[in-house]
Amino acid sequence: MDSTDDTPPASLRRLSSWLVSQTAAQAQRIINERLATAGARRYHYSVLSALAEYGAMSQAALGRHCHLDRSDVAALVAELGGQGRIDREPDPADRRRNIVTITAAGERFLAELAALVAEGQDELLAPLDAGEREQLSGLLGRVVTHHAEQRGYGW
Amino acid sequence: MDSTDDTPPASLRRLSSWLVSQTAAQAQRIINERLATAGARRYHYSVLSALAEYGAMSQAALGRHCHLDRSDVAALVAELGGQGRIDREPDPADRRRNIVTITAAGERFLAELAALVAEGQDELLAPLDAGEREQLSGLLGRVVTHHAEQRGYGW
DNA sequence: CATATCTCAGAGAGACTGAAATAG
DNA sequence: CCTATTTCAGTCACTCTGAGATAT
Repeated sequence: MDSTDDTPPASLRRLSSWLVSQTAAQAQRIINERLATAGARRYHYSVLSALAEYGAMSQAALGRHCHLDRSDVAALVAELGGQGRIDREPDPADRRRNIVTITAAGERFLAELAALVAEGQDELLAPLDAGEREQLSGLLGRVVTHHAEQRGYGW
Repeated sequence: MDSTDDTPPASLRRLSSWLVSQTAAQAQRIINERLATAGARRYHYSVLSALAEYGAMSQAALGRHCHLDRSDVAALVAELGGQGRIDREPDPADRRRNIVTITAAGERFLAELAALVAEGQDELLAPLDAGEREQLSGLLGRVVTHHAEQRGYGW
């Protein structure tokens, strides 16, 4: 049965696009596993981070910052609101909007998630030393920035 | 409305796991767009590559090589078979198995897909020079190999 | 009896679309 | 009138699970 013959073809292993997809799959598995121990997923961390960093904003702005769809933001915000980690109030200046604010409990939760995420980076990058991690981040950052500009994301 | 304020939080932009996921999303979009012009998706390329590189094999072995689920292999093989790009015959030595073989038409199709995939690598890595692309592949390759060993994939 | 293969039917999460209600 | 925001319902591709039939 070829026993453990699960080597991917060389024509895949040579592709940067394949390598980066494999790495991303590992990254997402690791981060999701860690965050699950706190009952969270990746987007909880994204949304709370954006609120902590940029301050209160509407759901639509949250979606733009985190590259999340309007309907997925609505679900996330409802969930985090029910847990007391964010407050949601109508904007008096534009009553179409909900102004979303992170609460003190949300800040504490975010700190907990940030620690889990940091552990995950370390697990993901285990085979690389500090200099190599910098190199990798630098190269990936340039690729991400390039395509963001190409597609007009504005960052 | 903060107009085009869609900068992700710095706590995300600093994360290797986030950078690699963003890059993978771009990679998959680019590759899928190119392959779609030939009526194919990424896994068609994977399966045909594995058959071209390792020769005929059972569907189960194909799944192990390409990290594809048995049921997804079945669907892919049925599709490629209907297009005359692979042959599927029962294995006389073990009649549970289908021996899958790439046809001449399949080889030609694979060459076509390989050209599209190569163009995609270039688009993905546009901001990097040749040396930087090597560096990136090397670093990602080590990460992928590390986690493959950790998880017992055998490659 | 236990395991391996192939197939189908369907579940589940993630990303996205459409439409309605409300507001500017 | 047209656009923006929020919300819900639903779609779609992808991944994976379960069960059955067949074979070793």
